[in-house]
Amino acid sequence: MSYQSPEKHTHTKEIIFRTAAHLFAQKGFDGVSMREISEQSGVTKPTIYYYFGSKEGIYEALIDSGLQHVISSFEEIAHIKVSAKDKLVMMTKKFFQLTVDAPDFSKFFMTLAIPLSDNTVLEKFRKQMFNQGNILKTVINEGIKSGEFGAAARPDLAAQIIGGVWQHYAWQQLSTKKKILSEELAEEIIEILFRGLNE
Amino acid sequence: MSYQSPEKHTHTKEIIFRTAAHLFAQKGFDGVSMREISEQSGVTKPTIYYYFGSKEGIYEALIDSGLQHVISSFEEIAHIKVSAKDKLVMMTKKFFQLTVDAPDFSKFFMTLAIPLSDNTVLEKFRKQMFNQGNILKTVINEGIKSGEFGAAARPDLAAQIIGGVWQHYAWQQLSTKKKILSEELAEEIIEILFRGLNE
DNA sequence: GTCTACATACCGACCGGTAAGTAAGCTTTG
DNA sequence: CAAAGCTTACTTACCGGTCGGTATGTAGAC
Repeated sequence: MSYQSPEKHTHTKEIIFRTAAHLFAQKGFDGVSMREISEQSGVTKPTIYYYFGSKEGIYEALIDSGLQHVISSFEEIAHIKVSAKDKLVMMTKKFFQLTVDAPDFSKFFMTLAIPLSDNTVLEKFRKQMFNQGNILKTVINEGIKSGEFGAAARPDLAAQIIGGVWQHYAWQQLSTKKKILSEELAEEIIEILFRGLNE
Repeated sequence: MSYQSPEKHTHTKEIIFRTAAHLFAQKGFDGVSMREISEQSGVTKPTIYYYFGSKEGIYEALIDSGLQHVISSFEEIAHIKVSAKDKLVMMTKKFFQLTVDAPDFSKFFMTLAIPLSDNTVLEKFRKQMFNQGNILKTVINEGIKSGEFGAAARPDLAAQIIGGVWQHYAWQQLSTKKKILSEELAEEIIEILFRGLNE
């Protein structure tokens, strides 16, 4: 996991943070105990409570930190002055890169995406995922306006399909040790979808 | 949940089965306790152990039963004598229909797909998911052989993309109360992917 | 009298969380 | 400038509650 948490943590807090990310990614929220985090991080349990307040507290901290990282990455790309198609390729590459570089965080975020019902913590996350979809939609709309995509292209459908393919490939990557995500694959995928979506 | 478990269960066993499916779908394996299944099904805890042996036992029974149902549905379609493209459309419709009709089971299967590491129970499931991908690949290969798809079409990539889009839409559907999956959507999606994949 | 289909009552282990204390540094005050 | 008090960053030891699982019993069918 090469992901750097954006806020400045003390050393101890950072260790707790990373250990928790790793464990939650492997076993999900309910599959991990505070004892486990404590033992694996070498930090006593009350110390974890001192920094994060509760089990949900760590969870939320991980969500916030990860979201901040991912969203800023995509918005950066959205503002570069290249064609809409190139933006889609760059975003796909970025997404693949994040998945490969920080598999723990990616896996963790995958577990969040599953709509387990009673988890109120996750509303924030869902909203942001929705926003990510909107970034895609904005890029596609841009391409329609500029004539790069045909006027009949359907931004909603396109954003859904692209997001779906991203997620699916991340999934695949996280299930295997072989490296399947690559820059070439990102280009191929967008090429195919571009052809299909661009009526 | 309108899904019928294929084996003949006693009344009591069937109730446990359905209650467990519902709860696991909502909260995942670790989020559900045997007490909860017991109380919500009105069956005492030792009775559950009598029928299913362990918590993992129920889980496995649900996986087996669901897989059997899904796979036979797709294989049925694969053997119908229509064009490859029509098969893809039919499979997509079938997938959407399963998602809408049996959301509990769909959600349950979604939670399985996340590669949480230490769950040995899931190897069987993964293998079968892989087979589902192979059914898609077979259909696409068929289409290439018959000239329906261009010779340059790439069955692996295509199967991945289609499977990914399925999963993504199921996901979307399970997160909302609005009905977003429809036969028209299935046709549109395959139309787009067909154009894109068919060089 | 044996087998099926359950129920009552209990087990030790582990859960999330906390009360109470402390050692080290920093800040205020006589 | 030093003693007193406050704050930060923890630790030891424990809590009531819940976990997955089971030993034992029994009522009815065959």
